[in-house]
Amino acid sequence: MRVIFARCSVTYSGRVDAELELSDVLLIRKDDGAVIIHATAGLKEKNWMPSGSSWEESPGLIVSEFPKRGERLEIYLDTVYSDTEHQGELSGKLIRIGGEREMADILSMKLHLIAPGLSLVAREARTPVGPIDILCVDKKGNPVAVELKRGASGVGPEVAYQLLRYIHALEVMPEWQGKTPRGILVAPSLRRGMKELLDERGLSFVRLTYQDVVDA
Amino acid sequence: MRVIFARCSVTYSGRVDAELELSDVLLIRKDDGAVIIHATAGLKEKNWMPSGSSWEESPGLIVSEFPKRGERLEIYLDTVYSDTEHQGELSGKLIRIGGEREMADILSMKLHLIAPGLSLVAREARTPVGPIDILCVDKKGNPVAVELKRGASGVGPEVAYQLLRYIHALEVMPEWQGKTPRGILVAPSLRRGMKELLDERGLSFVRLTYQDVVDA
DNA sequence: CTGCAAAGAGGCGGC
DNA sequence: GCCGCCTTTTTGCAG
Repeated sequence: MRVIFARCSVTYSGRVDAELELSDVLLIRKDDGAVIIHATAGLKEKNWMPSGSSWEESPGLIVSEFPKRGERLEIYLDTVYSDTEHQGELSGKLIRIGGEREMADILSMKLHLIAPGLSLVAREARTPVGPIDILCVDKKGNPVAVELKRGASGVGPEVAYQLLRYIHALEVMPEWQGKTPRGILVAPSLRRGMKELLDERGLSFVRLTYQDVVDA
Repeated sequence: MRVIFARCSVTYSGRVDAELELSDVLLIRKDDGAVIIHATAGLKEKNWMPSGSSWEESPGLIVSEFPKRGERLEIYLDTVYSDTEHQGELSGKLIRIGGEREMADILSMKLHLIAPGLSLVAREARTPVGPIDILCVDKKGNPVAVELKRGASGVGPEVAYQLLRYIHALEVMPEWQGKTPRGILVAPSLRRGMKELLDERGLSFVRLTYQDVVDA
């Protein structure tokens, strides 16, 4: 892993065109070919190249290319303050707990938290307009599509329409003919106006956080 | 800007819980408090903390917190291979060319590429369910909502419903009473099944790339 | 291998 | 400030 601190300007051309004006930046080139350029402030990188990119150095210029996608990065070096090679042998795994997948897995075993009388039909039930997070049936045999959102920022209108999409798909599926599909949104919070939109469209909302689901 | 190459394990707790097993990583702490942790391979950072985060060092342990959001990062140091401070004075701007905004700006001056007889009403026309990229009228005075996607990866069903949302909003807007809104999707490519969905819902599709729009 | 949606998404513009 | 949406999104997972 190569780490260079330098004053340089950068151009990228590929999916878009971009130009970073002369700046003091940290250039990182990883062993797998990934290139990352960070300014001295801000969380996000300014430019990058994917793993597998080439790396050609000439005096004052570094060029990295990823021909498969037609991407090219040019680094015009003004001053190199430091240039170090780091050998890293140990690469541990990143374990993440509490994602939407996991929340859905647990919730599908605790369906009473959503509504009484539900039975699980499928997780990630395939429809032509995308997979339904949790598909259930109620006691009357009607399908119930459950859409789950884990995020802390409130759920917006697009999710209501996502649920309506699923309901529409269920309505036209042969196996649910004669049944009346329902939709339930499960999320920690809603954005302003969403309660009204859900009511208007006949959708339900159940407020649950990841922690609620785990603790129950 | 502090740059440390070290063998360590990391735990994050906040929006989720995450744990990075003992690894050789690059720790970056920027002057504005942002923290970024990169493994020796892969484009994306393994862990991070936002700008404004705290940074407390004690022997073998670094703790970074962002109390406002209840986030906490703990870095358990096993071996520090290198530890450098870099002073960066120059911070240039990043200029990006060819984003969706720009594509829409140019396209709104070349409306004949979308359909004949269109006149521009507004860019980013506000509706209660979000802004319409390009709002036009046709020769009959009917509103035409144009949704633009620049991305190379094909457009999925959610965009069809986004357009339907806008059309529904236009239908109930007083200024378009008695008119019949239409929707046109402009994008470089569609995912499988999208053509049928668009037809079914009475929406049109025009295939255009950013380059097409610029060159025309 | 390809398609599809989540992500600790971040960041930006508009109101 | 909140709200909506784009992103050089990347990454992971399932068919």
